Amino acid sequence: MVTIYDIAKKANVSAMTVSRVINNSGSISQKTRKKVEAVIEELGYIPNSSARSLTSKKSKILSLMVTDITNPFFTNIARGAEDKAMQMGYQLMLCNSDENVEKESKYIDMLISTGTDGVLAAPANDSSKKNLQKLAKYKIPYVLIDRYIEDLACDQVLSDNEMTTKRLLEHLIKQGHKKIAIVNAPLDIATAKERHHAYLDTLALHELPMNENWIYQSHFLQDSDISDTIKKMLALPETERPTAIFATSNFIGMNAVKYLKENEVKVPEDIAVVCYDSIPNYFGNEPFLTSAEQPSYNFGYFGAQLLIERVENTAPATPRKIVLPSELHLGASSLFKRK
Amino acid sequence: MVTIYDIAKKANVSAMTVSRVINNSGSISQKTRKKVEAVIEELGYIPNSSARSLTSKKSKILSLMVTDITNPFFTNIARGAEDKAMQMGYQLMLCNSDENVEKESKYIDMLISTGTDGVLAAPANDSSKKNLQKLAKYKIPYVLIDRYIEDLACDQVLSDNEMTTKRLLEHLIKQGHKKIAIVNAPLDIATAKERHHAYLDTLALHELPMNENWIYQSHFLQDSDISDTIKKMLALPETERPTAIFATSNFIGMNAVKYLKENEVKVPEDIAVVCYDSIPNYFGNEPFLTSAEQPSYNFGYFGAQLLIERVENTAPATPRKIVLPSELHLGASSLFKRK
DNA sequence: CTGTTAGCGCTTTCAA
DNA sequence: TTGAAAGCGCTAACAG
Repeated sequence: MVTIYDIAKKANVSAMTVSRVINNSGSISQKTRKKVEAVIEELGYIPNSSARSLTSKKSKILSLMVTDITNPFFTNIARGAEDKAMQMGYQLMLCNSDENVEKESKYIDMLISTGTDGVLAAPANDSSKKNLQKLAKYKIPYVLIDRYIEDLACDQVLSDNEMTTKRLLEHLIKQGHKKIAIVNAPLDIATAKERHHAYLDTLALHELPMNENWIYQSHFLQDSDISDTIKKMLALPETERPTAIFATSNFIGMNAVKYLKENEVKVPEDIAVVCYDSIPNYFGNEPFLTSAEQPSYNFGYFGAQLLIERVENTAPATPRKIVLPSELHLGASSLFKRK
Repeated sequence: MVTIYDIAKKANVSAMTVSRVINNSGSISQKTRKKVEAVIEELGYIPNSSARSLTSKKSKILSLMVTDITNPFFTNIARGAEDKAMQMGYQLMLCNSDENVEKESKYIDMLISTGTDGVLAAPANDSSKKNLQKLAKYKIPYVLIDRYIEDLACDQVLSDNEMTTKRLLEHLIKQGHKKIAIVNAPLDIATAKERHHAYLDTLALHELPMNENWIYQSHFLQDSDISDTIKKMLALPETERPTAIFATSNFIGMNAVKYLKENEVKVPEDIAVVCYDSIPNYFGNEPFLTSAEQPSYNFGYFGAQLLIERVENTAPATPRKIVLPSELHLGASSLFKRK
């Protein structure tokens, strides 16, 4: 392994001079710099990050904590974060919490151990607060993406849950729906809570009936098995049965369609479905499921940007908050006018 | 920051004893161990990985090099690799090469700098050889996934390109196709080359005609724009026009279907399409596109397993090779018998 | 079973 | 503009 001492010896300078050249710090004569750079090139020197971190307390490593990278929403976030990180000379560590605060906690310790410079985190739920506070205790900056947590003074990149929910529901209302159900995740997840409240607010705004039998809880993981939910919904008396479902996530929406079909319920004729978030539309044709597409790549890209500014101390002291709008894509799953 | 010296002082032992407790190395009396562990717990000690790496030359970091994490094939690999890594106490660094050897090279240097313990790599193409040899020069083990490279003595987890290609083509042949085109990626990528040869071999085996106008080259990235390819194909005289397309990747297959439809060609009536690799089937219904589903998660999971064995020196000296079979999913895109 | 010493490769601090 | 010394937190090697 080539060290700065090897370079120093060959270039007839001190190790310190080599360090200055590498880091572009202090002042160096043009001649010395050229000489050192030539030797670095010649010997193919690659700096040792561990040694560097040990003294400088900087690792040039950013970390991304998501609940599951296989959710396309998070996949795109990862890509956006990685692009920005690479562009700014950082590497990206990947962590999957599986919506599990304990697993998340274990990761946080590993990240602290590794000396990550900052963390881009979509926390599992409100109990993740202690994990984030642990980061703060170690003076490691973090940026919340997708899910905020109360009373944490940090930068955030969030979805416009209120507006997007409202638009999805008003689309259903325009189609003539009056009995609208919501299938959501646990309310200790910020996005679930906000979408829940926006659901209630929008129904109230339009003076539509509410019914606790129309409020269902599943979760945000891929295998959100909502067959029981659907069964319960179908078991309601005709007059009480919802004519539309608002799914608060892509997987919930897809599973709703899947289980409705399995139960021989026609979508959208019998029950319409809309969902928050989308899946990539690889085929380029009109997708079936009406959804609100989030600019997921930018959650990662902007998030990494904010984080790096925090890490490099070029950010204002006050926390910043970016709210990203979604784009509605109407599909057959909700395009059926009710009289 | 709490160090082993803080622990040592408080527990009235030497730093070395603390180190031994933490690493479960050497022998320690039950009493000392308990005492030290209590203090570690009390002070909330988290080891400093940089310091550890600097002396031990081990970072407990594995790296994953893929061409693009947003390709579902690689997303699942990442999940599999991360699961295994976490399970064995390693963290995972993510790198997207975008099929670009230069970008890959830049990453390799960063990984060497960070002191990664090993790399799970889907190399960009045959020219990636020099990048991998650089890793070898630094004694960093690597495992090739998905794409092998000649004359590199290393563990590999590969797809059964020959068999899978043969099965896809024989399915088309059974449907009565005699003029089968291939849309592939550059042949300096191992998977492309193997699928190319398997294509020729299978046609020969069945004594079917070959035609250089049926061999097209695109690439494996998501935006494989094959509209020109499709136009060229459609411009062939009726008698020479292929009746089926073998797409060598998921994105090529999807884009083929997309552009055929845009050109008002009926799939499968006018031209049938099958593809190697698949996309996740979230809706649970029969997918349209006939595809060969690879066990992508296991590419990552097994790959990480082999890599860790290599890193921890518990692997046999001779390179190991795992070949994973694919599963055919027949869809409407090829289910039309030709007379 | 436990401790001492030295040093990993680099940067910070101070001095020249 | 350059260099010397010290030390980051930990573990390998040796000693007892």
